Amino acid sequence: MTTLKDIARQLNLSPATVSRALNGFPEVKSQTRELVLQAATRLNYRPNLIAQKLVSGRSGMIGLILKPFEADAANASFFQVMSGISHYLADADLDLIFQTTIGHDILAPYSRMINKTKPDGFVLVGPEIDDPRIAFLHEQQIPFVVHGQTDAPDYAFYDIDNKLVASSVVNMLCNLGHSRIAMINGPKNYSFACQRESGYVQAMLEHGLSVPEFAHIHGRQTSDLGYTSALSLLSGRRQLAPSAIICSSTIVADGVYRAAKDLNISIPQDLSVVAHDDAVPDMRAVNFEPALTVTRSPIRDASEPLAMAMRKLLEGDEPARLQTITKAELIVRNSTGPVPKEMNEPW
Amino acid sequence: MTTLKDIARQLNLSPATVSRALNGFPEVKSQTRELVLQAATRLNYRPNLIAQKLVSGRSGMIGLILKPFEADAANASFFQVMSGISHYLADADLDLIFQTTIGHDILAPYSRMINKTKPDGFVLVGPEIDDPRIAFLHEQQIPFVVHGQTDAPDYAFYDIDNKLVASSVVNMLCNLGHSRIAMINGPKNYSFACQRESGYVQAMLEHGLSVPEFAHIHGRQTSDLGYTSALSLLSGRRQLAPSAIICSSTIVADGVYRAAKDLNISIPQDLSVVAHDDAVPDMRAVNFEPALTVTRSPIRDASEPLAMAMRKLLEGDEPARLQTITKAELIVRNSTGPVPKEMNEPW
DNA sequence: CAAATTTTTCAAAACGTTTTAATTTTTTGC
DNA sequence: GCAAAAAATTAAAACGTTTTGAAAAATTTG
Repeated sequence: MTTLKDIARQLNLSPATVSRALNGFPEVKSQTRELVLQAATRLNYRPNLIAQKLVSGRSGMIGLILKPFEADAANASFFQVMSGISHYLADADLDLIFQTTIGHDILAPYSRMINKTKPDGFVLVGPEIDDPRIAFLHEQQIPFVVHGQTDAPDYAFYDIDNKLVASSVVNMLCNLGHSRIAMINGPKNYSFACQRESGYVQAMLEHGLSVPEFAHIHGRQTSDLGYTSALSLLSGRRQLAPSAIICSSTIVADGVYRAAKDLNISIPQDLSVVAHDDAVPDMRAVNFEPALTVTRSPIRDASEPLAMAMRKLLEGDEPARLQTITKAELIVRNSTGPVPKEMNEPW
Repeated sequence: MTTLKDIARQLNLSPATVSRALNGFPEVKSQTRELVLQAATRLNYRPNLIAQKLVSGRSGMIGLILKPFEADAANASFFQVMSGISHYLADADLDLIFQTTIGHDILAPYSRMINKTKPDGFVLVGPEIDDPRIAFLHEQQIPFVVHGQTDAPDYAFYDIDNKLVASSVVNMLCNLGHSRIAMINGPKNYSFACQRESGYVQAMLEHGLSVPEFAHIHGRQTSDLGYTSALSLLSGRRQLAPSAIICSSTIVADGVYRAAKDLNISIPQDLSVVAHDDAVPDMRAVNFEPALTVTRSPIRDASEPLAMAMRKLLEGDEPARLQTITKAELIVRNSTGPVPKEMNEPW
């Protein structure tokens, strides 16, 4: 391994000058810089990041900690976010280091990592309502960016407008005449689910529609959740069955489709189905039969803003100025249609 | 942050002594050690890993690089392996750093990481036949452990006996009278799929049975692969249809079950189904209807051996002595039964 | 009790950078 | 051609550890 000193020795320069030449400082003579740059490539010089970290006092690592069940969930979206973030961080010589929580204490792995690895920042995914991690990291004064947001966030985050996701779908369905609109939402404690709930309930209200308790289901986003929820929603009395179901994800919609098939309910004639689509390659909404109407916001879009926010945070930018909210796109396909005549009675 | 020097100053000792006291060197007087240890806890001393890394010349990082499509695949198993490894590495102050390959060049991200982050080692997952990464890392003299194995491995690895996985299932099915046994295998280029192929073909041969080309299908392990493969296997002429299907994973079996349902074929009366079960929580074989017969080897079992192998490797152990092969357990449930009378003709 | 050991501690160098303050070299203006 | 100013370079210190070789202190030996 050639070091900076090696270059200095070769060129009869001091390490200081070489360092400055390599780092583009203006006060080095352009000839010298040229010489240094040549020597560096010739000797295949690679700066020792560890040494740089020691003097800069920064570890150059960004922590990402998942709960085991989030990891367990064959949740391709986390992977997308992770790999994207890791990529954009790498451009700034930052490494993403990954762990899962063990045991019941949510904060323990954060403390542990802070004490040992001493990361320069954290990426938080799947924020919950009153998420203790946010308070903790604030208290510890460690920079962090969040994929998602809680109420009145004073931190850096990227999120989609989940309230709008839900309300725009409700509006669209109401315009088609639907009034009995059910929702299969994410787990209740997650803030994204809460946001969608509020968008859903509020939009329904604005259309003069109520939401009976049974019509709003919460749970981990799996195909099975969609299947069992749809069965229970659809197999009861016809007057109580929804004419439209909003799903938290395409995988949930998959379950709903299966249930509909089993119950001999045809989409969209008897039932309209909409889902939010994170655009994870594995379950493509266009390949549904019939093609699935969705609100679409590719989860991979989160990576760059999140990584960039982290980089800016480390450069001293204000967290509150590093917030991104994007709108999902409503894509109407063939899984939604006018309400069946016999089902236009509100609950 | 209290440093080692702070402790030394407080106790009127030299940093050298403090360092040795903390690291358990025998030559420090037990009283002094006691004093140092007390001071360390009192001052809440945490060694600066970066400084340690600088002097030790090791980065303390272990790289794990996935191909994007592996990451895309809602492949919970990678997560399991990753989080387990990361956990066991953390005990040795090693951090797992994660990236995905971008672009077509498989080796580029490895070079890149080697040049920048300078990891002390790599974890390789999903080895392919003649995997170029293995040759490359050998050449670069960077320690690595592999989850899986290729032919005649001279490196550290953890693997299950994939050949036995396949052959034991074939034997079991043959004992039930089956002779037309099809296999839906993993992608052809993966070495695990190759091993299972050889176990399958060989065991069939030993029972005097041949394997027509159409009966052995390769592809990415998704539910859809199972569905479409089963459709094509089962919907043709009755004399060509298999009486048993071996699936590479439970998710594939899920697709097979769906196809059977659609074709009105009942399991296990008309068709026996077996799968390999990585024991990822999301698709539990016991919850299949009927409960799925499997060869079972929890993929999480790989984490500890792999992490430990890496740690030993870094301590200088011989790679060839750090190889683990475990046998999968054959668990017979309700998806397998005797061959239907009219289907006992071999192909 | 001095000499010879053994045990314990220390000063200094090392790891590979960056940065500060000082110094040398070059340029500018007259 | 000389002083002043500007530009370029340097030596040394710093980051927080570990390690080496030497020195000091304590213990044992005769």
